[in-house]
Amino acid sequence: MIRSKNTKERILNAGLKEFSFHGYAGTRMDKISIRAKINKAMLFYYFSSKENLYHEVLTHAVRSIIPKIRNIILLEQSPEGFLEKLPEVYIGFFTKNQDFVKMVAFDFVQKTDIVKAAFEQAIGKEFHQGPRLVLKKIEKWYEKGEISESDPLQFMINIVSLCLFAFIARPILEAIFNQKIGDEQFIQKRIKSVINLLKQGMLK
Amino acid sequence: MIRSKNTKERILNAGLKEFSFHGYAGTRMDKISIRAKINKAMLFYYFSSKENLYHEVLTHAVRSIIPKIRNIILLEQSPEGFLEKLPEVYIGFFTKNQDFVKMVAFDFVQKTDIVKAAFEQAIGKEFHQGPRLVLKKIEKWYEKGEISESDPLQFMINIVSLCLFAFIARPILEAIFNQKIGDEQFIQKRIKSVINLLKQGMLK
Amino acid sequence: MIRSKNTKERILNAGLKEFSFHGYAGTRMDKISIRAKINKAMLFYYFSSKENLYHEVLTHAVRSIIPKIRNIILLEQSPEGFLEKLPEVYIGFFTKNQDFVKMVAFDFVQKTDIVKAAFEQAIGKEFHQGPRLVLKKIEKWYEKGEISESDPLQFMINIVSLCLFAFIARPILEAIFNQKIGDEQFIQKRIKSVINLLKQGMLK
Amino acid sequence: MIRSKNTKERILNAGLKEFSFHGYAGTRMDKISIRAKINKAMLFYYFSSKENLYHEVLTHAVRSIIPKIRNIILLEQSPEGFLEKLPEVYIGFFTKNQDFVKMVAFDFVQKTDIVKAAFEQAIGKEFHQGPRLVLKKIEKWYEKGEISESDPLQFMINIVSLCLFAFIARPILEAIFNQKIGDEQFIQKRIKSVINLLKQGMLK
DNA sequence: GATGAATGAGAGTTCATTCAT
DNA sequence: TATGAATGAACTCTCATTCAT
Repeated sequence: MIRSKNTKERILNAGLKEFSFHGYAGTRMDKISIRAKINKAMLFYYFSSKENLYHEVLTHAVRSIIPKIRNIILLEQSPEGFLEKLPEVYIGFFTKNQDFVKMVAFDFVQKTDIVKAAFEQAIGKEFHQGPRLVLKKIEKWYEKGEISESDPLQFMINIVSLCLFAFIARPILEAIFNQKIGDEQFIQKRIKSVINLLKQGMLK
Repeated sequence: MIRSKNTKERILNAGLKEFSFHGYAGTRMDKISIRAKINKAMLFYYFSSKENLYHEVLTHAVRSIIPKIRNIILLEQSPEGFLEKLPEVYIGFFTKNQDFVKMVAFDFVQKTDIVKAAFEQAIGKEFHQGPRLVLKKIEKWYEKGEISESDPLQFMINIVSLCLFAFIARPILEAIFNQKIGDEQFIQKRIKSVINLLKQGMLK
Repeated sequence: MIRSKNTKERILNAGLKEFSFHGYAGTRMDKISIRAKINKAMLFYYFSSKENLYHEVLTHAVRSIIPKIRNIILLEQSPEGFLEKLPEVYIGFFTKNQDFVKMVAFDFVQKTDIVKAAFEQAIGKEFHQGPRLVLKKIEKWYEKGEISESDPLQFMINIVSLCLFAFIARPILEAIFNQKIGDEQFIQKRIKSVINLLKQGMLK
Repeated sequence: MIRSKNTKERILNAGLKEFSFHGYAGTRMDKISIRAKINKAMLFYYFSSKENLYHEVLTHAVRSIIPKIRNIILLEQSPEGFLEKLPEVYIGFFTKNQDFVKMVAFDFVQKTDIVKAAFEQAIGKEFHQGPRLVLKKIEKWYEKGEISESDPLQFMINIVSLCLFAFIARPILEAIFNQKIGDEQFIQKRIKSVINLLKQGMLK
């Protein structure tokens, strides 16, 4: 019993690593089983197919993440608090879950439907309601004259872009600018820079 | 002669499409040949291997792009002009070359070395010098008190993030916010939003 | 367990047959798998590549043969005994292992290094020492005035030529002289003829 | 005109080299055309197929060889002269036409019918009559008490084996005995050794 | 639950051969 | 004659998946 739980967990972890490194198509079931130190047939015993394993890895990861983010997004009522807290939480989370970010970032581009389904399944109705609520909240901030960005979608994209991009594009940025990205020092700088830019740039 | 030039070009175009849609591992030589309407063996006749074809597709694409961007980055002397022109050029370019962006964005994450090599090969010494010069220029702006961001790397990452992210993450954003991204209207809004944010947020 | 051992053995046998009939380049993995009555993929499961399978078939065959020959060559102390026993053993062996002989004979001509490596690996140090010891022994026989051939290398080549050639060139000889070669009767005649020729021609 | 003759000749020469190095299956039309410094399509223009080119290369080679050997075999009337002259001519010839020997030796083992056909076509009726006449001649020598070998086939095989084997098996012998084979010195030694062995061993 | 062996459907690649010029 | 481009069949090898134990 315990052992099997262990096995399943090990597969999910190994799957996350492999899928995030090589994408769906580039991932080999063989490699996953080796990384998980179990027999390849067990992958199919537990997850029945590559596609399904992928799906479950995704769902598993999404499920462990969503709650941490949801609260800040939904509960925070002032734009100032929103712009101050979100970058810290986002960036902190992304740097601690690079595998997950890579995997999602990756496959959202080509396997949109699967990733979307994973999100929907993992967070249920909120998948549709959450964003809508946030957008509405932002809209109200604009109506009240608290922020300068009139389009709530642009408002959100601005935030997410600044928080996420550097950690997805890390290798390319490191290559181009010839500097290390991802160490503690960089992360602190990044958080500060993003908060400054957002607050100075979008608050009234 | 004419025929052959056509063929090679057709392969490169088909390759760009396929690689950008499915990534390296997910791309099938078969599909490329079908898209290019040529015999599969021709792929190997001209490019000798999948890996090499990939490399050449990348180099080909990079080579056609770089010059267009270089000038703005290197020539613009005032931070205001920089922050006004760059987003327009970047976003305009990215939306017109989504395949290329997808392909590069994609593989920079896992095939960093190959992509890096393609860039280096395509733009030569400037690959290293260009970024350095830009960073120095930004540093001087800060020293002169013209901008509020003290770290030139963060300065650049902020710009690139805001311009690029939405177009890489387009499917995920469309799914989450349930809105179309990429049409002319969105693009114009995006450009405005980014310029506003950058100018208001980083100029003094 | 039993099943697998069987399979590997079957592949090696089928490989020996095919390689000896068609040479390395002319052999098809498909045919080997059919002959071995297993799925083609198993060839790669067990041997990972055609080249490696070839190598292992060779090594396997060499390993099973060497010990039988070594003793006679090294232990026999009188030239008379040497020339009497060697042909019988050699010819007897070659006729019973025509596949092996063909394969080795064949590829020693063009794939020398691989065959050489197989021998070296199969018989270890003796690959170098064995021949040297034999040549020295022959040299002493000449010094003692027991044989008429002064060059030990020619001495050995004479023996090997007479024993081996007919069985390598069997098809050509059958075609030219329009006679069957290889049946029991022929073999007995051949052994006698060779022994006679060698003893009468090289003993003093 | 002249040029075409040149081309055809060049193809035949290149073919001989390639076929003798790699065997029929291992030979690439591409490589032949490169070696001959002509366009690959010309191979088919002149010889219509690989098999046919192979056939013609063989015939061409056989045709240039046969006459030189025929005379000695058929004309020599005394066994002593026979055993003295044959090795010299044979070995001399084989060392000067190693490519041909390799090619024939090679493919006689697996492509017997093709090689046989080439011989028959090249030397016509003599292909069957020649050997018969020789065997009869040898039989008579035995009846007259001039030689000790009663079986004429063994008699011939003994000769051919001693003359040919070393040059076919050259790489294997060089590997095993760690000595160079094929230089002028070796050849002279070989001829002497063979003549001695044959005369001492088969003459009465 | 767990394992090693087995399978079948492709994947990339090669190669003799043909076509258009 | 001569060439570079094109073709289709075949080949080696891979990989998700299943079977037997």
